[in-house]
Amino acid sequence: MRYWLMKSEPSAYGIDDLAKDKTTAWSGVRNYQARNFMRDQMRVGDRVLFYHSNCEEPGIVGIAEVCRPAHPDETQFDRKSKYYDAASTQDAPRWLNVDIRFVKKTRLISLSGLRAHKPLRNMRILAKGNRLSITPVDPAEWEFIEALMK
DNA sequence: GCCAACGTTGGC
DNA sequence: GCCAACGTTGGC
Repeated sequence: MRYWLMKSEPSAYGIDDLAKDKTTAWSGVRNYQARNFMRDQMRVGDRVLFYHSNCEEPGIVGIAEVCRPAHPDETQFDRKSKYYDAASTQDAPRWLNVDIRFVKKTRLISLSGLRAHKPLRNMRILAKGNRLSITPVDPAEWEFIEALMK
């Protein structure tokens, strides 16, 4: 089992949306590195830190888990979607997504809060210039963050 | 709203 | 294959 951090803008889809929906397709990812993580490494049961980005209080706000393996992202074929990709075909879909399931909301662990802890200093989310919306989390980092949530 | 960092595109 | 231009991300 692996651990991940997934970013979302709460104005677009936040932890409360996931709590209401219970599960959601993580569609709309249009970055090859993030796609490859979903395609090649994410498995059902993997645990996910749900992170709010580009908002007043950026940080981790909950836990989710992968509940469906990578499959073709439906939005790439939808002409009305802002994620429509005319270059992608049904035979060779360019974009994939996993689905995730809500586990729980947690207290906010803010970006500055994460930065305050030495054991987390190598987290990808803290690296300068990081923009990747899906990043791996070390088991030791996961355990440390879980302890912070209590 | 600003802007640094990054990924993608496309002319050559 | 290089790289300038452009668009996006996301913290502040």
